[in-house]
Amino acid sequence: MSAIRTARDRARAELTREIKDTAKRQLTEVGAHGLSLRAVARELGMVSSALYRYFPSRDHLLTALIVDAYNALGEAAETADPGPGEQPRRRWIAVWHGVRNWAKAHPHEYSLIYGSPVPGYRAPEDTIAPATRAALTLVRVADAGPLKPPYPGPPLPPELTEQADALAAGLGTNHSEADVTRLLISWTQLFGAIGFELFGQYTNVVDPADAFFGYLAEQMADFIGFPGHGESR
Amino acid sequence: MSAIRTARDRARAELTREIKDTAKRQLTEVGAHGLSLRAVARELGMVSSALYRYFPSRDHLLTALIVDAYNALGEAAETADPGPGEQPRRRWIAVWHGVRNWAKAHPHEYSLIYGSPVPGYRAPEDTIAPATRAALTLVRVADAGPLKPPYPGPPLPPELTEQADALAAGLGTNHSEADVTRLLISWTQLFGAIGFELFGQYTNVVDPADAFFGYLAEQMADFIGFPGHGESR
DNA sequence: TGTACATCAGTGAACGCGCGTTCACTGATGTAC
DNA sequence: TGTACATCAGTGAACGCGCGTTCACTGATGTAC
Repeated sequence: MSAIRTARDRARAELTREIKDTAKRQLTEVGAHGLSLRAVARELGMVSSALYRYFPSRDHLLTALIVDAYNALGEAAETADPGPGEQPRRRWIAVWHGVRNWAKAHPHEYSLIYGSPVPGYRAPEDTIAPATRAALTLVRVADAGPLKPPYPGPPLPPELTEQADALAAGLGTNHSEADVTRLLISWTQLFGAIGFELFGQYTNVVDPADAFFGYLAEQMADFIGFPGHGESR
Repeated sequence: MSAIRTARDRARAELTREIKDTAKRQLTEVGAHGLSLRAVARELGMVSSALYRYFPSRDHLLTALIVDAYNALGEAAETADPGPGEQPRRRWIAVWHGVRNWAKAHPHEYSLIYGSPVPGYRAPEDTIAPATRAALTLVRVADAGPLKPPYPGPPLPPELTEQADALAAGLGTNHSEADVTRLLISWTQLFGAIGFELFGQYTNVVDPADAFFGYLAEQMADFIGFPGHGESR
C-alpha cells in the first residue's frame, strides 16, 4: 500500500527527504523555534508555497523532524547493543555510549526532542512510540540478566510502588518495583548527563566529559545491579 | 555608588523591574526565542523605542532575565537549607526539594537557564557567578558532614581524577576525588530529574512525580554517603 | 499504442503580520551657581 | 530661593526585514479506455 510505483512517487519521496534534511541543517543555525519554511524553500531553490505540497504546515514539518529524531536515537541505541551474546553489563554500557554518541553527533536534533519544549507546539500521538525506543532498549538489556543492586536503598513509598507496577506491566518486564525505580533513575541520569554536556553545564566543570561519562555509565551499571566491575567487592 | 537618590532614579529602578517582570510573564507564553521587546512595551503601555532607555538591546534584556533566574534559583536553594543546626542529610534533601519547587513554580525561567540554549545567544561572563549558587549550596551541605558512600564504586580514570581535583580546589572543598565525582553525579541527577519532569518526559511514566522525586532525593543522599535512611543496613 | 482526461508539482503574486533598531523631537526632572 | 542649563524619559514615524499561508495559474506526469 505504501509501495513506490511511479517516477512521481519516487521524486516525491526524495524531495520529502531533502526538505527534512535541509530543515535539520537549519535547526543547527536557528533552533526549532527559528525554523522557517521560507528559508528551507530558499535553500532548496523552490518557492515557499511549494513546500505545502509536502507538509501542510510548519508544525507538520516539525513533527516529522521530531519523529525522525526519536527514531534515529532509538536506532542508535539498538545498534549499539551488541546483543544477547554479550554480558548484560557490557551491553548496558555500550547502549549508554551509543546514545551519547548520537546526541553529540546531532545536538540540535537531540535538543529538539530532549530540550525545552517549543512553546505553542504540541506533539501529536505519532511521536509517542518512537519516543520510547531508546528507553526500551535499556529495559530489554536489563531484562537479560538478574539484577543485584549493591545496596537496597530506602523503602518505596506506596504511590511510587503503584507507578512502578503499572510501568513494569506496560513495559512487559517483571522486575521488582525497586528495580524499575532504579531503571527510572538511571534513565534520568543518562539523559541528564547528556543534556548537561550538550547544553554547556559541564563547561569548566568536567570539560571533556568523556572520562566522566564513562565512569558514570559504570557507576550506574553498578547501581542498577549488573554484576561486573564492582563484583569483587 | 549605586545608591538611589532622586525620584528619577527610583522611577528608573522600578520601571526596569517592571520590564523584567513583564518579560518573564511573556516567557511563559512564547519562550525565550519568542520574547519580543515590542510585545513587552505594548503590555506596559509604552512605545517600543522607550525600552532602549533601559536595555540597549533584546539580548541585554535576555541576559538580565537569565541572571535573575539563576539568582532566584540560587536563593531558593539557599533558603531551603535549614542550616548547620540540622543533620546534613536533612539539609541536602531540603535543598533538593527547594530547587525542584522553584523550578515547578517558574518553569519558563527554569528552562531559560537549564533548557536548550537559545541559538545565536551567547551568555556573557556576568551569568557565571549566579549560575553556581545552587550547586554551591549543595557542596556546602556536603562539606558539613563526613560522607560514607554505601559502596566504593569503580576506580576513577586518571582524567577524571584530575578534573575532580581541580574542581575541588575551585570549590574550596576537600572531599576526595571520588566524593566530588559523586557530587557531580547527584548534581546531574537533580537537574536531570527536574528537566524530565518539566519538559514532559515523565508524562505517563511517573506522572505526579512527587513520590519519585522524594525517593530519588533519598537514594541520592545514600549514594553521596549521608548517614540516615539506609543507616541501619 | 494512442488519445482524452485527471492528478499533481511547482510558480509567482499577494495578504497581513510582527519584529529590532534608529532618529529627531518634546517636555519633564535634576544640578550648578 | 531663583534662574539657566544639562540630562534624561518617553514619543512617533520610519527603515528594512522575514515570516506562514492562500490562491489562481501553468505545465508536466500518470491513468483509463
